[in-house]
Amino acid sequence: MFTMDVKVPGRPYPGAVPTSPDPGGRPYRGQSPEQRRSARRRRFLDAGLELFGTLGYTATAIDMLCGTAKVTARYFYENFESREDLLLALYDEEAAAVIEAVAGAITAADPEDVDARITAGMGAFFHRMLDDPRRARIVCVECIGVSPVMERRRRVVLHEFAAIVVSEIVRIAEDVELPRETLGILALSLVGGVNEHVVEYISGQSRPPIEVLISEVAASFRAAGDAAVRRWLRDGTATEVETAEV
Amino acid sequence: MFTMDVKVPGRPYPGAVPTSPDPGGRPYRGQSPEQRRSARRRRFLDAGLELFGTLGYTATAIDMLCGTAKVTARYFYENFESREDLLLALYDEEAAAVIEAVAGAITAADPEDVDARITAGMGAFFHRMLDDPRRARIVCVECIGVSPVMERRRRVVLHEFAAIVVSEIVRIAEDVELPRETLGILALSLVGGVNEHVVEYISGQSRPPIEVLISEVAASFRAAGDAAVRRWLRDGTATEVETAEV
DNA sequence: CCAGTGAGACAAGTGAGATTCTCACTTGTC
DNA sequence: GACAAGTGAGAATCTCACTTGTCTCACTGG
Repeated sequence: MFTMDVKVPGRPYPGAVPTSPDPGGRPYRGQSPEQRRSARRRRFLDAGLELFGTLGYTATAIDMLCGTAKVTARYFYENFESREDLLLALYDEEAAAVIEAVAGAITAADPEDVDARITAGMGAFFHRMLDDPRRARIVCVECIGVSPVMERRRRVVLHEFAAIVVSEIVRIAEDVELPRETLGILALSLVGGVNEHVVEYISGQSRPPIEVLISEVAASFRAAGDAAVRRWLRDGTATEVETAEV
Repeated sequence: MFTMDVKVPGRPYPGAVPTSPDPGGRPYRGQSPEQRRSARRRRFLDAGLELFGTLGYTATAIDMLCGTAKVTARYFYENFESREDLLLALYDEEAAAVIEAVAGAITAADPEDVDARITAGMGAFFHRMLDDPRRARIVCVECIGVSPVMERRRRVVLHEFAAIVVSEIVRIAEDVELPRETLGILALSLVGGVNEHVVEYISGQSRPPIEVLISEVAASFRAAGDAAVRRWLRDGTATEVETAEV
């Protein structure tokens, strides 16, 4: 025997009385049930950022999260299925924020100035990550080796970054038909390289000024992209549509 | 009070009795104590490769390691302090092997043929890692987020790879005095990019043929290195010693 | 062949942590 | 003010990774 408690969206069956918006509901300390609930959720997310981001995921127990959030364990389980579930939520939040920051910075930059766009994206990324190293640790370190689910999320996020790189290269070399598969390989290399710099920085091994990191890595992005397009044209794996000016 | 059990190389202090090689000693099944001991150690290392490399570090219990190694838990603790200690030993072993493979392949290649050297090193790396994905998983995934000690080892290994890259660039551009700090940044980017491809591959997300991976990543190494040297010369951060031919 | 050492199976102890439950207290509604 | 719902603290339960000890049998060397 096996039953599942699935919440199906949509209206109740015909004849059901349209009751108050939510079953469990009474204000408390001037807040609606939903407000209290989401406030607690936020506190746990903040506690996760603090503890996962400093002690690490493995070293953080639920007790500690509750202590930091100043919310008791029962509400932890009201909001999250498990410790991993919290990490997942946190990862999604932070990853979405950094992707948005990068995409926004690139969009805001001069479409004609390639170097400016690369530098803007790189700057947004490194600052968003390293200005609060807890974020960097969660996005680039603690999420690894946790579970297959987490692994898949991480891959999705890295591919989103790679897609940004790809679309910029395509945009710049608009007159060239590029070999998408190898372009993807290049983009993943570049994304992986940036990622490793974040790990290096927060490990404390070497800490060049962030601006140096940004300009150096941006320069190597530019160089690698240029060289690849030139190479593909030479090899014939790319074809000029009109007049490629690379 | 604090004592350390340090093995100092050299002869024992004057007057020390040169006792039998090891306290617990008698042959068994035709093997010396040391042989039996190291055979068990090896079995655990093999079990670790299998289990950490397939199920992952977190999901692998000591029981399982003992079952796979067909050696009881008592001997596990004779050889390793903890599960993490086994992972450490395994990581060191695998990392050393891949570094040696890469360095050996580069050394064996024609010193005059830059592309051949890069491709040789890249090929040795990807094959050593991906021909047995268990190794890749241990070296590139499972070792992350385990403990500060493990983190430091990983950084050391990545820096060894970066050092190989640096020394090759320096060798090729022998007539140029390169800015070491920025060269290190470039090298770490490249190493991180390669690393990410390994993770991608074993995640099963995308699996281009290994040879394609090798040639594409090798080409981008070449391009990035060339471009960087040219750029540094242009910027004046590098100085030509004699006649640079980049 | 015998005494003693090494090995494997079994299992109970230890301890940390996750998850759930109970109870006393607070706040809101009627 | 009475009663119900919301909350916090901590206990109780459970699971599971270690960790160690004991027992029995196998093997060695004399």
